[in-house]
Amino acid sequence: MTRETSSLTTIHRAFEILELLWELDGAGPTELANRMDLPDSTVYDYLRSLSDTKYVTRENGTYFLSSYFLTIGGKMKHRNRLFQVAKPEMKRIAAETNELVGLTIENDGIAVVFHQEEGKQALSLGTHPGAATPLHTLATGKAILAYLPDERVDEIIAERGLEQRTDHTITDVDRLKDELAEIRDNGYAVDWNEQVTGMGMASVPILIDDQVLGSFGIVVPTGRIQDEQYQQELLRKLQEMEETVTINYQFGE
Amino acid sequence: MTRETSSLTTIHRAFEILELLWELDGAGPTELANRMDLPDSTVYDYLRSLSDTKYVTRENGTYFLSSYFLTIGGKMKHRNRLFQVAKPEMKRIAAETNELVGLTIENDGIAVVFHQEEGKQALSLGTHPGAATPLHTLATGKAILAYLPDERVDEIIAERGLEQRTDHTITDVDRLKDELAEIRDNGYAVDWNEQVTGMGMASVPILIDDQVLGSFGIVVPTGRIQDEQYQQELLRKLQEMEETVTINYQFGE
DNA sequence: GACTGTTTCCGAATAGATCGGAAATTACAA
DNA sequence: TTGTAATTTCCGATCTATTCGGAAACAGTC
Repeated sequence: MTRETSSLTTIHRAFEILELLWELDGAGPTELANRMDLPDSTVYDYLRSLSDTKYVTRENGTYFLSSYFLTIGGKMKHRNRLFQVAKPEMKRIAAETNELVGLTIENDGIAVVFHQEEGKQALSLGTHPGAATPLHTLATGKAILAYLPDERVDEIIAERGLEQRTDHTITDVDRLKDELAEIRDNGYAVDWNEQVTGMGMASVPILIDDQVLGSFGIVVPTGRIQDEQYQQELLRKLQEMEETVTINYQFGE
Repeated sequence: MTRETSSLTTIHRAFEILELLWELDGAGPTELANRMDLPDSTVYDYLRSLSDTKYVTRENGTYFLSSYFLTIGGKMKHRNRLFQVAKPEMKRIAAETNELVGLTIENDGIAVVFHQEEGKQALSLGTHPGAATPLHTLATGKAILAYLPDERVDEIIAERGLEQRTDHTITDVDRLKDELAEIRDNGYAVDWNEQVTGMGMASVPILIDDQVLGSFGIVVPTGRIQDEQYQQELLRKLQEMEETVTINYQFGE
């Protein structure tokens, strides 16, 4: 038989089960079998194999995603050079500003909060390390988009679209491109109410020989970011941080 | 043919590839094929299927683990009730003591640092969120072991053994059991130089109707933990934290 | 203690993973 | 730039390993 998508069904199903285990926060063969429209015994075979790996745990009859995901995620961060040099700086700025300081990267066309340091009165709801959002819906994402090659930007837009998050989200391609050009002119990005109403952020890209490795951002309540003077102060701190990190990043190599 | 271990080879191999991608920090079909002793084309089939999932990214010819692991890990934390109630308390204690405050859980017989809050002068090297270590090699792990059902403890020892980490690590089953009994008597665990030389910790279990959900710990340099008075102070803070969290945990249900 | 629902186990049938080989692409040197 | 080598990607027939019915063990309920 000819293959439609040359994708191994076994793998496809295995990861579908992971997804379901995640969504349901643990489940047994029958429940999964119903959702996937497969015999119980087949799902059982999968679960058995999966719990041989470190990724799935069996606890008296029901199966769960194990905390190995946390472990891998943690190690990914800690062996990452950018994280290593950025962390102390982020901690410092978080302490100085008392706000929420984040390091965002791009992966597969979406923005992922790679690390976060919270100042004492930091806005706590909303983002957290690992949080994934469309790139065009927040300053940190746009700061990255602005410095990605043009064809890559088109690719991402084609694949992901321009989903609307709040009524401030940019959903028009041309308007987005204009804003990206503007970001390149300024060297920074600022937004409010685009990702979450009531929340705003300022962001600068992290550039190493013309490559965007990610972006730094500071998250603050919309009101505060609209204060021109405060915004400038935050941007100054971000730029200062970016410079230090860029130097340290290259220094160690 | 009869099956030896009724484990689906496809799944086994898929996760072996994930592991290799992790170790090698990205690789192509040929390299993986050599290591796994499989034809390139087979490995290619796997990589293709894996990069259809969110877990693997393809970046011009080489394949990487994607940051989806970070995302899942982050979400696991943030939807966990214990984490939700513990976090603010941990942050408070970290600020008060200036040390490193951790929340550890047990998963598949090993200790996993679930969350961590760093005080200003916190010991930074050593542990980090997601870090996984044998339960018997540190106070937070033993605080959990002490309150696990006896048969579960035996099971874990049988499966994982008592690996030696430093020359202070307990490697004898009877001595471990004695210490666990002692921990139950005291209601807390303290150690130094068992996991990492130069590092010590104090820990209390988190108990909700006779079930250990995990343990709180404070990591400090060996010297400081040996100061009897300081140790008592830390333990008082830990116990106070445990009480608050236990109450808040049940309150919301 | 019987009934209902779920998990676990087995083994034969056959869907689908596998792998040789070839084409396409990339990397590197000269 | 052109040629050579190394890798990635693609295809399709073969036969292995997944699949699934059915049955046994187990758990929960009234």
